[in-house]
Amino acid sequence: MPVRMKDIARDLGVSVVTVSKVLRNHGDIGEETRQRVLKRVRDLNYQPNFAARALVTGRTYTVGLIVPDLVHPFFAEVAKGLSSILRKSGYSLILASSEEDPDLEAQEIARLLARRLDAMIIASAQWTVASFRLIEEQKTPYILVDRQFAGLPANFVGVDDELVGEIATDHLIAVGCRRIAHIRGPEVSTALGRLAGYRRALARRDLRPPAPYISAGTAGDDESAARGAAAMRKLLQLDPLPDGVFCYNDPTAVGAMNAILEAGLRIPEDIAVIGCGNVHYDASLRVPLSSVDQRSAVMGERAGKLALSLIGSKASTRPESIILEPSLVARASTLRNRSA
Amino acid sequence: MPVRMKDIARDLGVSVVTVSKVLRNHGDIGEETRQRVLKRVRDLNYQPNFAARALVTGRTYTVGLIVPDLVHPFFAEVAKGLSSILRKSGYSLILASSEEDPDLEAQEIARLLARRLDAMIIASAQWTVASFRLIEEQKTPYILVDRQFAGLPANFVGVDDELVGEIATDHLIAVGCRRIAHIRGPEVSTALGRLAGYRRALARRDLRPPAPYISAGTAGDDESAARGAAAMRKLLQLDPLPDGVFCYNDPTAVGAMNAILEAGLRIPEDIAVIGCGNVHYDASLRVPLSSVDQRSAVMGERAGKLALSLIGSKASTRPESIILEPSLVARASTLRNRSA
DNA sequence: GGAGCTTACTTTAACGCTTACGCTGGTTTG
DNA sequence: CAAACCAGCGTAAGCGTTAAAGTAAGCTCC
Repeated sequence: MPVRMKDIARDLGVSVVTVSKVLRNHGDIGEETRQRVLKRVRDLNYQPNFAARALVTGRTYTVGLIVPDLVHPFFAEVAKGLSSILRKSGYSLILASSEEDPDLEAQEIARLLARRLDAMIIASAQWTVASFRLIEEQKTPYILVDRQFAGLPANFVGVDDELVGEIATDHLIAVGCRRIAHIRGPEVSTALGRLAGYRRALARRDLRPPAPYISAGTAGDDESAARGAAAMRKLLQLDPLPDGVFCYNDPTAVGAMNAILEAGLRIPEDIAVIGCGNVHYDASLRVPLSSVDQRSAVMGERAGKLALSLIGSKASTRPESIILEPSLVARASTLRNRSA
Repeated sequence: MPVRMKDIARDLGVSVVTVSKVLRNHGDIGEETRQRVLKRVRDLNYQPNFAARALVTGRTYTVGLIVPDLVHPFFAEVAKGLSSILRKSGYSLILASSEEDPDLEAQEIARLLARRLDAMIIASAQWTVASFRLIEEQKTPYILVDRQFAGLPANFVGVDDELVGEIATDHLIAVGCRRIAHIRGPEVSTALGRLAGYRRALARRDLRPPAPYISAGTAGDDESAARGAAAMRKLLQLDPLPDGVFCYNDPTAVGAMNAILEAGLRIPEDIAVIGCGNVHYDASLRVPLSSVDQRSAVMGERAGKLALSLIGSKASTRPESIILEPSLVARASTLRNRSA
């Protein structure tokens, strides 16, 4: 039904190849013919068939993004940054959500692989690297964002998560907290790095907390708030109470804050709270939430640029790691007297 | 580089078509051959080439979604609901963001059209229907979500926005507000509908407010909070002050609440606030925000199901409108004495 | 016992495009 | 003035898949 090159060629009495060349600016065509073709293309509103083009060139002009949770503002920001870069280069974005489920993610990776995307960008919920081996077999360039895997030499864009944990914990120490708890995330690099940073910051001040101050990991991002609240309620049964909590991410921190307020305690006077991600609604929360900014939008943009450059370069260049600087954003949830 | 049917066929000494038929369960193949093919497919981890398939079948197994703003939780929820439906049927989702810019949206529509998607789902920021005419020309089924156009008989999934406005305004009246202001959204169907509902609810109670109580429209969703705050600051200069504000959407309401609190007034005692959308962080805000739920995730799911059914049916059936029931979610921002 | 099925395949021809190369007539060049 | 060289176009082949139309062997059935 749609217009094909064949139609334009027939109308103008030229060959299909001539039309194709004009459309790709393949300087080999006379100016007059060129104009005639372009006019007809405009008149008929011709749109090249991507599938046909992809079949012969092997390029789909499509990049895939797999995130654990679309609704999490952090990943939404990443997606937005990424899509803004891709748009400019004529690429489209295929989006898949793993719902924080490794099996689902593996399935989605397989599906996107079948579509022969030019590159894939993954914020993984995976435990193993099996899926990535699959991607490598197909020679599809891929980039991990946010979460990475020890021992997997892959392209990566993210922050230094240990530094994130350290910044957050140092900040709590600086505002006078001495019994600092941590609500962990799942067993992924980000959560583990932040935990390590937390430990390092405490150790440097000889503030090693007893084990129960580190709460069990939360599995999903989707239910982060609920899990954060549950974890916090457990922490609230400890004696002595913690006077500061560093939470794996902002949704978790929101849940934790709700639990603290429900218990009749004050933030930050009784317990200071800090999260990670600096999502855009942090400032409007019941108690505006301090957080460590991970530059989510920039993360998406950098991943996009890296993807485009990988697509350009034939050879499998050696993996690049782009580490962004996290930064502290202090708000009311940690705003208290800086006393020893 | 990747495995093709040809390779499998050669290895097994059968024709390519035989392999193709096995893969599509085209009952016409002996059990033994079937198993041999399937085994080889598994061993080589064969993945069919979507581009080639699309070229001959005309089906891309891809649905496009265009939203004004990915980061807005409302659209993120829609996208999530949609993607969950598509996944189950083997469809992929191409996502584009218009950044609330009609021109950009038109461009994206054209681009996705060139990709011959099986269906498109659009939350439009368009002023005119020109782009939709284009889609119709290409015979691509499309569905509008959230926002619709008067006089454009298109498939639609959304809520009754007049009812939304009415529910919100009635609620403010019910909790005792008498001078109810409205912060408008942009000139799109949702905002206009909610405004109409607001007017209707007030009129029924003979509470018609003076014009300045209806603030100027906010253009973008991205900056909704900032615009909401600005609009609210203007309302705060009126005399008498409004005692209730119905905001076009939740981000706007968040901004408005910030402005009210900054001015030293109390919510809901001095001014009650209600928004629209019931986004997931509403409950954790400085003052938990009352809102009218628009069932965003369900909206995405229904749009997905409708899209799949449209793809199935050859004939251009007559457009379907799916109108979801909005519902009130009352929280602290309107929780005050129900006095006359 | 051969017309007529059925089963299990194969052959052929697309789908819309690009890539590589070939051809032609006019202009330059030694 | 023929060899060489362009610019400007066309031809042929093929990308990986599916749809439609064969075909060859075995079976049924009166």
